[in-house]
Amino acid sequence: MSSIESPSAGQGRLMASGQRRLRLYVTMGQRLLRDSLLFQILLHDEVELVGESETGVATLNRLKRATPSVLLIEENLQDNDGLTIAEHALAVNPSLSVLLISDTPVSSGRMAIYLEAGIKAVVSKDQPVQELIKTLFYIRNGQVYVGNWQQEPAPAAMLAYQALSGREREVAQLMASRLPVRDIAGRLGVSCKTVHSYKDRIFVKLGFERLPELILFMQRHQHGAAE
Amino acid sequence: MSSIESPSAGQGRLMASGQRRLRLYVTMGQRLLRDSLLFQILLHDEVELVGESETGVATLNRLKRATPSVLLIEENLQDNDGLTIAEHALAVNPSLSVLLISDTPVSSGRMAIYLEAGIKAVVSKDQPVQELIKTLFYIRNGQVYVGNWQQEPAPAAMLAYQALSGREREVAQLMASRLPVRDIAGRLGVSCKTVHSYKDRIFVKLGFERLPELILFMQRHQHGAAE
DNA sequence: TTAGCGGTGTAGGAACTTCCTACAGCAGTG
DNA sequence: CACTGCTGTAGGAAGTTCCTACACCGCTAA
Repeated sequence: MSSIESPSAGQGRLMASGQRRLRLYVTMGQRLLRDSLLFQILLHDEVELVGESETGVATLNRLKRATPSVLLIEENLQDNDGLTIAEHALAVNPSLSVLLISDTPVSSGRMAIYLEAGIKAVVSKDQPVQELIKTLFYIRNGQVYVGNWQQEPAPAAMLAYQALSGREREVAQLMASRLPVRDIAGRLGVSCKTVHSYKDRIFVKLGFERLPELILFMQRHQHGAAE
Repeated sequence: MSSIESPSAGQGRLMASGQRRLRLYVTMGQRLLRDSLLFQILLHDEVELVGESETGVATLNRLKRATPSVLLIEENLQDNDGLTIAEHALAVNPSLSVLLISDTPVSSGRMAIYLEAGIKAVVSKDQPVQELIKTLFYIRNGQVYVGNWQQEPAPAAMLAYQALSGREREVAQLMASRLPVRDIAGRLGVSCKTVHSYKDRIFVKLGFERLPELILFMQRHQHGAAE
């Protein structure tokens, strides 16, 4: 079976040139968060999960064998604190990119300490998932990410919504109510393909990549205008 | 354009008969968990998010207007405890199904208290996401779910893996490594459609519904056999 | 004032996924 | 021996993501 390897190939579809696989290790106490985060993260096919554990010591034990390029670790672990573990990990492998997840928004004082320790970024549990994901991909090649770790309430998407054209909003609303594309097309009197085009443009404008994002956003937008 | 409404239609695809929309309200302090859980939950298109909040009082204020059928609420809220809020909510609307998310596994004593209070199910943050989702759908019509709130380590999927046939395991492994279907087909010398069939059967056997579940499972299986 | 630029409405193609059906062979079992 | 169920194989229908195309319209800068 020497078979059919396409030569350039690698990862199917088109893949940004320099992007190597992101080898991820996750240390997080609670399964629920770990799982649901991983589902999000593994949606991106350049990510490979090379290990996970619930405690700091388990992490340190496994880290040398797993050879991750990024470590995603909670600040508050059952047995230790993430910063300490991260420091140990960095002592062994300085090229590791560490993303710390803190329970609360970080003060700039804390942030300075973290950066000093060689941590590449910090995301608080009060931030949206996409923020975490974005950060994860940002730091993967060793860059430091000091993004909006200060809050920034979230006008981003709301503003973006303003930028939708009339037709785009119609489609966004209908899609959020889970009407199948065919029915949306029928209702608007255009072809399915056109509806898809709208969807694509909406995604670009709002920065989404998958339908559930749009649905969550729109459903929040509907009940949550009052939020 | 009176257009093309298919008559029976409703929700596209085929929809289990009695299944009405699940109107969901979520009360959860941290955005990260709330978001990533919602992305999972909204994958199921019978779910409609009718509201969410971070605190107990906000929940009580909005609950009457949102008219959810299911309330997903954390046990430990910043301002209150979930049980109390749930009791208030149930006093107003006894037909509400409440699913409580506890930080730690619940003892049977606690469980009794919860059930007494009219809560339909409890899921701990140490359980896998699918457990939460399953529970959510289970209680949606008012049933009580006392599933395996005791742990049950997780042999379920592992056992299921044993049940895969040789060819199925091959495919599962290749898919987990993110090889595109076409390449898998080439490598195994069969048609793409056949590979899809394997995938379908794997999903049925392991109880999965989406590719990321398989990927997470297999990647855990690979590094984590030693877990 | 005209040429160019960007946004909007429209649509098609390629590749892939999910869901469902079909069927032949083999193995076990009543 | 016939029936049942699992395994390997494959096709169809519909939906999704990603990308390209193009006409029209209005604004701006030469």
